Amino acid sequence: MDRYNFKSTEEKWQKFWDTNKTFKSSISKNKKKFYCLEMFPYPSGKIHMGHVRNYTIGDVLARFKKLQDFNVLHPMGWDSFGMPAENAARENNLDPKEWTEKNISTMKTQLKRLGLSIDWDREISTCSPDYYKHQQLFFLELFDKGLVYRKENYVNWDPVDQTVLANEQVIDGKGWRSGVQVERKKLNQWFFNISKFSGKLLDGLDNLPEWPNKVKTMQKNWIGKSFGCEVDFKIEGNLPIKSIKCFTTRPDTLFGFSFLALSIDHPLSKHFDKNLDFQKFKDECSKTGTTEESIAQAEKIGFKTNLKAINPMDPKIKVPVYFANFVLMDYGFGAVFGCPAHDQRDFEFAKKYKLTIKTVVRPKNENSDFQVKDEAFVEDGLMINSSFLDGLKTPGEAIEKSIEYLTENKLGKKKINFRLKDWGISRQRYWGCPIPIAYTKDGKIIKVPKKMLPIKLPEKINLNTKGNPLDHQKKWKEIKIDGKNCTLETDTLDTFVDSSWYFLRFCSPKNNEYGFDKEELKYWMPVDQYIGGVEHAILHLLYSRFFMQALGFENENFILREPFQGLFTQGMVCHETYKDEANKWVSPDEVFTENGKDFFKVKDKKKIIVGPSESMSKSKKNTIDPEKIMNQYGADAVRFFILSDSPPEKDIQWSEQGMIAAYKFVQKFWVLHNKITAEIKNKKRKSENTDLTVYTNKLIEKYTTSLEKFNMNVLIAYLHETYNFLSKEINKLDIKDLSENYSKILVLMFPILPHLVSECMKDIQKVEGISWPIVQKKYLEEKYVNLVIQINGKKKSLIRIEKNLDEKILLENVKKDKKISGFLEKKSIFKHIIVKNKLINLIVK
RNA sequence: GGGCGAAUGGCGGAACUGGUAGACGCGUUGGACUCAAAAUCCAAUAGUAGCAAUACUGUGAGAGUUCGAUUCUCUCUUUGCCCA
Repeated sequence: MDRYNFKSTEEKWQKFWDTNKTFKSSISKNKKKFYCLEMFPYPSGKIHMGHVRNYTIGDVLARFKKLQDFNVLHPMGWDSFGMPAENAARENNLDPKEWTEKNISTMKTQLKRLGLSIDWDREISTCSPDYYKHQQLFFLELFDKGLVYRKENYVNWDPVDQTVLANEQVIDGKGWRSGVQVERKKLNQWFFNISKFSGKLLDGLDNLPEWPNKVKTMQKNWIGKSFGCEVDFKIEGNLPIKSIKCFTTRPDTLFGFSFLALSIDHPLSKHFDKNLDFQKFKDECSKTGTTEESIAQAEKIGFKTNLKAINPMDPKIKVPVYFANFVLMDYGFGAVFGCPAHDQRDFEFAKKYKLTIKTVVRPKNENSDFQVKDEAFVEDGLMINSSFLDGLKTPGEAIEKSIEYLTENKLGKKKINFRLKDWGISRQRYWGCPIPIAYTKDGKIIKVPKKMLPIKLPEKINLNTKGNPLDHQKKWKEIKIDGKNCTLETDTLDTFVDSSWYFLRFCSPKNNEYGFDKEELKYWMPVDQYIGGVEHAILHLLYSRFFMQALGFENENFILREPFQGLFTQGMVCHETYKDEANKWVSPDEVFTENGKDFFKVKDKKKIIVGPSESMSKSKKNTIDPEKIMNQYGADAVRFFILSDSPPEKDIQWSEQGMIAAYKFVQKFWVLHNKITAEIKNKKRKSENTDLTVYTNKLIEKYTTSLEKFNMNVLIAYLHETYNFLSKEINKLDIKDLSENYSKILVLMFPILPHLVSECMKDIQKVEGISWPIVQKKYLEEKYVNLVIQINGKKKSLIRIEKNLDEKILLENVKKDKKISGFLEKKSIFKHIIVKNKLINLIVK
């Protein structure tokens, strides 16, 4: 018997699927559709193990649904704009387009090698003008709806990458790529008005039961809805300003008001522009980043003005007005009222500048002469020193009452505030989607007419320039619109825009007129199951959800609101990290071990220090190349392993041992398969033995349930179990029984090991036209059951006994059991609990 | 500091809705085959005591609810993620 040759077999079936277009999908109205989508990859060069895991999980699901007779859409594309292409091109003097296309072709080959059931006819690439011209049109649509605007804004500026960073790209005040301290810089930027939909994006989460709660919570926190109050503070001073608006969630503590703090970007600051000390202070503030985290960590500093703010609750109280570094212009109104006794940040500020600290809330177990001492008291309590609020519970009663008072006296009103800020979409980069906007010579903004779309990126340009290379493309920038000479916008779009609608494009990837076809979209959307890394839990998913809101805004024809019905976030692939004596990272390829404990470098046999297992990354060199592994063990074995060791939502440890075990399974299953086919062909054994039928039906039930719940690691366990069962029982089974059940078992295995099973199926039945087996309930019902006997809740014995026995007879049988009768000798049963056909618990004294 | 999760053998992990804890795999140990090794196959493998049958203990720690808790409640410890 031949060994299973995975190489030729896998090649053969991949070719078969390719030439037969097995995975081609089209609308079929009499079939239920299933849109299975995995987050599309960035074409960085080669696929990595994270991709293998992500796409294997998706592929298993897609193939499973197809066997269940769903009309499955399972497409793949490329998130192909972005900085790495531009950086790589600059370093190696290449064209980003060529670099990207080369990577796409490599990675496509690798994905095919993995045996994915992708409809490659729907392949898209976001850097293709065929794709981004529709995006430019969407931009103009949103512009017309007033959802796009331009404003001058402080941004996180990465001085090395010469680009704007989003807040989440700033880690510990440093650029996520460059690792260099981020600066504050004022720039004209394009924005999507995502905050307009804050409420809708928040409420929409309640209609997504198939999303992990974790992700929904993260989005909720990100949107950050808070109930509070808008308060007008009257201002006294020598400036033409009468009042300042301020948002607060704690109007109940207004009697403890001791200073008003303004953002340095507050409109009021223009009156201090000539003040040198203020300029100094502003410079000082610029050193801290713009993220909430960096502001929270930075030392609180302030600049005292000569203005006084009047307490709306008691006009006799007048407090100083400061500019402070911890106040953000784009939250609330860029002003906060300081109540040091009940806010830790305000407390620190007040201590530093020796401001009044007046206690207005006391803990329930303290007297009304309670005083805040070493830190602010921020917990629930009762109001004190607050006139008409005294004695009220806070928050709750006191907040309500104070808002009531402010509203009646026209000093403020109830307000809901969101943390979510508008989405800055401008990037000072070449390799991105050009923004279809131009400027007239007198600086007016005009839209590029639809007819002129797409605005294509210039090709093969010099990238070794400072700042945005497009700025240097004089010829490209010049454009005539309606006979007028204009200059094109040189900012390109954040690549998150590209990925905010690509799932729509997959429905009708070739539609030339518009980004999607209405009918196709109506049939396929929403995505039934979206699968990807949890790192996109907030931004990509929120932006995509926003995009649906934006497309549907003032457009009755677009009714889709939530793009992703089901969401699954898989864990990362991890590997031990290795360092040599010089403290440099060493790749697993360069390391060997003899006992599994001590590791040495292949080259010079020097000792290696083994670090903790971390997610695979190039920088730590702890990556394993999927292609190499596929060549060594085959695609089926890799698929089998990547699902086997951990639940898909958790991190998985890469293990060579585990990989080998998967390979062995494929090999030994092939041997078993040949034995089974030989049995079926040559033997005519008849037997009353229906164990396999019972086993198979139980298997179908638990296997299907586990698959639907994404417990793919358990599926692998069941396959091992099934192998063990078959190889043990093969010589005892009724041949007809074997043949029928074996072909069902093969179908169960198909989604995970498609090549091997296709090859096995050839001998059993045709590969085409197979479908997911259905449980025959009658085989799940057994005559006998294993009954657990407990005494005082502890398991003492186990008997095999007829099902549904009468309680009396059951009890008699139980008492007869040898072990139990021994226990009962000196004791008496005064109670028993029966769980039908499962367990009996005897309570004895 | 706040929110959400997690903690089960040497390791990764199973366990339906409160009802046999440790499925399955890895590793380890012993054995078969072999001149030998690899591969393969068989067996054992939570801990303690015992030659053994068996007994007791055992799901991070401590309490509670229950006939019965890995599962539910409370407190604590450690840890992960997100937000600050």
